Amino acid sequence: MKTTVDIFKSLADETRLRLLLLLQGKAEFCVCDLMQALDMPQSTVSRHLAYLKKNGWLHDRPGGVWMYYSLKKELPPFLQAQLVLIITILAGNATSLADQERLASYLRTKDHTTCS
Amino acid sequence: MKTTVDIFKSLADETRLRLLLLLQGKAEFCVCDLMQALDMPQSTVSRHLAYLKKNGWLHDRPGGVWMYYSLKKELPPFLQAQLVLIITILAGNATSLADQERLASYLRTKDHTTCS
DNA sequence: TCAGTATATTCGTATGAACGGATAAAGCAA
DNA sequence: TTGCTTTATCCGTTCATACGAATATACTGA
Repeated sequence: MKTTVDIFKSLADETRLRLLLLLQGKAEFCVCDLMQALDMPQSTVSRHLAYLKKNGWLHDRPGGVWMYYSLKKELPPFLQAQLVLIITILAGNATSLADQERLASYLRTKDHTTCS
Repeated sequence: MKTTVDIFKSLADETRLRLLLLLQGKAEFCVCDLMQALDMPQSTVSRHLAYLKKNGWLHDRPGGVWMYYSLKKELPPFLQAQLVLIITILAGNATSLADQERLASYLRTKDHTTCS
């Protein structure tokens, strides 16, 4: 029961839902990509990513100085089902679309060796 | 997005999950029934029921001095889907089974005109 | 080694929520 | 009306969590 409550807590925050929606699909992103997408300070984004990882949502892969985050392949069934519901209900959401647009626009200007 | 976060908040609490599991099925219960099932003070149970009602989970029906709570028929699709997941993952849970047993045992001794 | 960059974590603060006793409100019975 | 019962709400307290600046850690390249 406690595990279930913890999973719902991990979803009861707008920033974390926005992160999950951005990481949906197969892409992996580093923290500075996601900072730009959410337009939030580094410590905030890093903290929420750690929270999602602790609750089984994310995989992280160090790549030099960068840390790449992605959705875990083979999510536990309950998490996988939650993800489907979240995508279904929030797919066309304005905030989420704006996040994706900021992310895409940032990635176009990025030289892939520096963050800013 | 805020609505979705609020729904997850309503599920991110063990007491509220226990209440939803008790109200699953077609039964309706008054507050004092649920106090016995959860073994919690009246104000706590009443507050959580109000919380669940505010978020669209419950229907209430005044019956004299008593207030009967039940799951809403025709839950919105997102809530209905969440309920299915919750039942699936928590069906055999020890806490939940104990709640049901306490409730059933209390109902057997109740004379249906007084609470205690 | 040193300088620069990306990320994690610490810190103090502020906000939100849960708690349970106590009180208030509403209905029933006499 | 007067008591009794059930439920909702108020109150003060406690605990959890989010925040963002600042610091610490870790890696890269020179």
